[in-house]
Amino acid sequence: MKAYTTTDIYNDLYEQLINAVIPAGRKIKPVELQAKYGCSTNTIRDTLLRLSKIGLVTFEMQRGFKARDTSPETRADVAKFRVLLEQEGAALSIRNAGIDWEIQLHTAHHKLTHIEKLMTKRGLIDEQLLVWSAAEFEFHDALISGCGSEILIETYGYIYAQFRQQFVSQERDFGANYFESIIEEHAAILNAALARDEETCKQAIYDHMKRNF
Amino acid sequence: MKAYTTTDIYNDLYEQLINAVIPAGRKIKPVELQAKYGCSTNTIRDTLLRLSKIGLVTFEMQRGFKARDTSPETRADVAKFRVLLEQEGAALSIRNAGIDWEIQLHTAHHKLTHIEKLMTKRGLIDEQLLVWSAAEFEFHDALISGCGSEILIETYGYIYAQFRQQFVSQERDFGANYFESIIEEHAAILNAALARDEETCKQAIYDHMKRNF
DNA sequence: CTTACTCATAATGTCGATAATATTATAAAA
DNA sequence: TTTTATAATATTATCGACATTATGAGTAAG
Repeated sequence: MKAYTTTDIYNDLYEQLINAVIPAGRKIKPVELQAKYGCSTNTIRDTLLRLSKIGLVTFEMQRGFKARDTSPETRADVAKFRVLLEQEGAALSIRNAGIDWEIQLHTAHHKLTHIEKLMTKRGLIDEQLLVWSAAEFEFHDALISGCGSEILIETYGYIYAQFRQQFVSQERDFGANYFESIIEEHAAILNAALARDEETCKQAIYDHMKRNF
Repeated sequence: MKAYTTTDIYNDLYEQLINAVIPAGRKIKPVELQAKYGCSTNTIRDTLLRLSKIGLVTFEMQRGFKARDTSPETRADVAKFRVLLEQEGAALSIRNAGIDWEIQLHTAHHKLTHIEKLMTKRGLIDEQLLVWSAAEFEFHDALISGCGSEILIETYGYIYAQFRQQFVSQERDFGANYFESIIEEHAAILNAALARDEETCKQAIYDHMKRNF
């Protein structure tokens, strides 16, 4: 039971936060987690400070840690900021990136589509949802990966995690046509990107996200 | 001498980082700072983790802390990202903000101009440079303050600090005409913003920053 | 009832020390 | 010399305890 390395703790808390196992807004007390992970409170504090860098956890002096709050305003804010970064990243990739980028993007999309089609045919299980989540990030990350800006890519990673945290346990309308829409939207983004059409691609990104504003 | 609260330490290190008293790329060892601030290494570690959130300090597991590295590529990256955020923030402010925003912006610009004119007439002293730096941030911050996005404003704050860190001790061509250009550029941004002309304002922001690409 | 205060409890921040890990210096072998 | 192995040193991560600060319960005053 005490085989928890610090990296494990970090990753475990990360997963719990973006999947709302630790729900948004909940206070996080080092003492409680110390028992679970069999380490010192100081180590937990250390880890939580690192998680606050990504924005999944908020920290206030003398008030400790909280899982980031959620609200309609915050959700819209995160979604809009995500659009801004993804549009810019995609446009720069379209302008600057080479054939490697196209291949990477195409591959990621293929993988994603495969999972999405499985999910529409059979019912969707939670385990599948996690796999899908990872594949979806891979696709969007591939889209902006050719932009040439380390900072943009890094920041997008944080914002994507925040987006998941904000919207999980919201939007439980996972009907069959939900995923059908998503599949179309991802295809639209892919096609515009491969066609090197910046404006269409930006529009497709906006359309993909607008339900969240 | 031991009147250092943790907040003091944080602020002091922040200042030292954006003014290159701790130069970019330098390793930061908690033990050394402990002596200076009269506290535990753990407290220093704690503070450095918080500073790594805003990107002035980089942290790697088992390798400790460093003042963020600088390079031509990093500088260009930070400058471009700053343009992206400021253009978006300004455009949204122009679209959404009211009269309060105009007043705040106008006030900040007035203050900034006053300092800038002092600096061109007399020679420039380091102390003045710090005052100018604060006023310049106030102006740019006011520009985007009406955008309605907490995340954008917060992120811009971090990026602005990173920008200072990257470019201080570079660009030592503070000739008289340097500040004259800056004054004109700030005026151009202000005028376009108050005229509610998004495209002109974006262009002015770009022009203000393009020397740093 | 509501508000303000005091005390008891719990949580957070800080410390000094130790264990784990990385870095550097030194010596042996190719 | 160059490389590899080993030992010495320095740095970092973790711990458990303590001091400080916030929180909440209970009580008294308005």
